[in-house]
Amino acid sequence: MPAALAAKVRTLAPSMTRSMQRVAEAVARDPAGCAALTVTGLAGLTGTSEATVVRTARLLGYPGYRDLRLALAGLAAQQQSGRAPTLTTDIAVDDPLSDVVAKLAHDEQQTLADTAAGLDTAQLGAAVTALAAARRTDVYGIGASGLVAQDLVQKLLRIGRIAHAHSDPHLAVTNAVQLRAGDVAIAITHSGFTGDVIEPLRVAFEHGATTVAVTGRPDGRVTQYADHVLTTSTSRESELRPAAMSSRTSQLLVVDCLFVGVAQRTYESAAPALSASYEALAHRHGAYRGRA
Amino acid sequence: MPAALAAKVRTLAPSMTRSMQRVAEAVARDPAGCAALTVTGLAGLTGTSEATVVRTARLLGYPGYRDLRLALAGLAAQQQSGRAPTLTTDIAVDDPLSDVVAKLAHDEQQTLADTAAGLDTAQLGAAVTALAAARRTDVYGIGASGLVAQDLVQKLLRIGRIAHAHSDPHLAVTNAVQLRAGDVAIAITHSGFTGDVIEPLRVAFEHGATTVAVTGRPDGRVTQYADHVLTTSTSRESELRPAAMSSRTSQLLVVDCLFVGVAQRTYESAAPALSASYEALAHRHGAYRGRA
DNA sequence: CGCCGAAACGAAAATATCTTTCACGCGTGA
DNA sequence: TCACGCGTGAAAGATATTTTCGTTTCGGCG
Repeated sequence: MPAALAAKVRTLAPSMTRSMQRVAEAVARDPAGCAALTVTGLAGLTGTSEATVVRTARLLGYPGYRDLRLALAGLAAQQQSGRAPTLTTDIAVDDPLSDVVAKLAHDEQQTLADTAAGLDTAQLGAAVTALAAARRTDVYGIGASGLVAQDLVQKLLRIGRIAHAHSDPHLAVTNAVQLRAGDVAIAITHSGFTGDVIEPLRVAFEHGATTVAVTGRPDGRVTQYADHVLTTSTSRESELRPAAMSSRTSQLLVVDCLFVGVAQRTYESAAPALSASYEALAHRHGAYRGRA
Repeated sequence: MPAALAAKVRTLAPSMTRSMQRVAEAVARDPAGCAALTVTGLAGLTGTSEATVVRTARLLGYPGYRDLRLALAGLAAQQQSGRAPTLTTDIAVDDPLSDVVAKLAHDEQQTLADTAAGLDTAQLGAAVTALAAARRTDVYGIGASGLVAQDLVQKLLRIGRIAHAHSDPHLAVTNAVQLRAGDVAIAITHSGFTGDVIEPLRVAFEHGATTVAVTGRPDGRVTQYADHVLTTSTSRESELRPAAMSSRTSQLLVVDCLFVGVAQRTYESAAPALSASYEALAHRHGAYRGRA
């Protein structure tokens, strides 16, 4: 995972305190330089204390500063060999369309790389296992995340899994009550704090269903009721580039991974279902007018 | 210099004592493993003492063991990243999840690049111009493309444009009849032959609306009724990687470009609308720290 | 054959570095 | 205003690294 660190810093930044953010930023800006520093040195450089540096290292997922430093050295060596010219210019109001296209494409590519790097395959595997065995699956998502929920459901249906997407909070809760052990509930929320999505997940959780959260905030409230957490990447947003754009890309990748995982796991039954639905659609594409 | 270490060990070996050679050999054989060890650990592993380890590190040109260890970590990371060009293969039923993630991400990145390269900015510009001036906009899409249609509509609504998504063919046609010159109709279909989507576009076209087709088949029947054609990329599909996946990615990029283009073109009114909708949503997220 | 000195080596002291604990101060909400 | 909780850093405590220094080993030489 090459740019994993930068992505992780961005993902975790919101749950950091000011001092920790300073440390994280220093580390993200100059991994090589920081690798050469001791705790005390880095604390001095960022105007904080050793304790804060260690705390930051912990938050980033390392046992202590020593290990962060080792990882930093590795990262430095990597970006030494493979150059990473991150042209992270923002989209301006007067950018020509060709630039807009290039920047958007580049940005979403970056988002994909970050997401892939940050995705916990163990959690993913657990979620896939649960999905593959589920009697039924409910997926909650609102707004842009609602579309992702629908996308997942469409795919699951194609391979013969029973799945429903809910974007109406009330109906979602009403349905969540029906869930029981062996069923799966998935909540999709970038912010991790969307109440309308958390509530049905909580209900599902309390009824014994296996719950999964797809969120950009692994520390968000939604994870409280999630057996498995799949983290989507958070990228810088701006006025002309709403967060919804990259979070959607990230969420879709995660959802695709879930789908492919389940398809693999249930290949015997999925394969015929896939071709069946494919053929069923075929006639709609040639036909000028579909059903009456 | 990647393999510089092994060479250095060989060069310096003659001037080393027996114990030091043991240490050097261990380091050369498994840099990654040694990077995880402390002086004491490495001393134990090689059956020598801490002092000897430090002496060896010095001989190899480092100020002390600490720095040797850092270099080792870098080396390990480098030779780790060296082997990763095996992503061209298809997803197999027995691929581990980590491969699935990597392959999917790589694939979608490829799709984005292809789409960006193949997008006709002139056509895009024309579509943007029409959208920016439109009284109202209707977007048609079925199945996976329906979600893309909804995504576009959600975004347009956010910047104050009047837009509707239709996935019901009948309602779509019913509404298409209402359109007139100055309005815009957009059809999204990967195949280019989806009758249920072509039909409303035809109606809109005949009623004088400006029509746009977002399709992977510029020679498809849908383009017959399209004033502007935006081509999405078509990538190779397979059993476990339905075409819907990459066509969706491609379509979304195109739709994002449309959105940003319109936002630029109507910046005066779009900017306040963007922040307004942003704030309206804020209270729905019981934010923990920082913004959502 | 045994003594001497140089070099190798490791145990342990000394130092540097990392981690943990704890108390202070600041802002927040009652 | 006060109490409370949280972020924070100083300093104590624990580890890891480096240095010191005495013991051991080995080859040469009387």
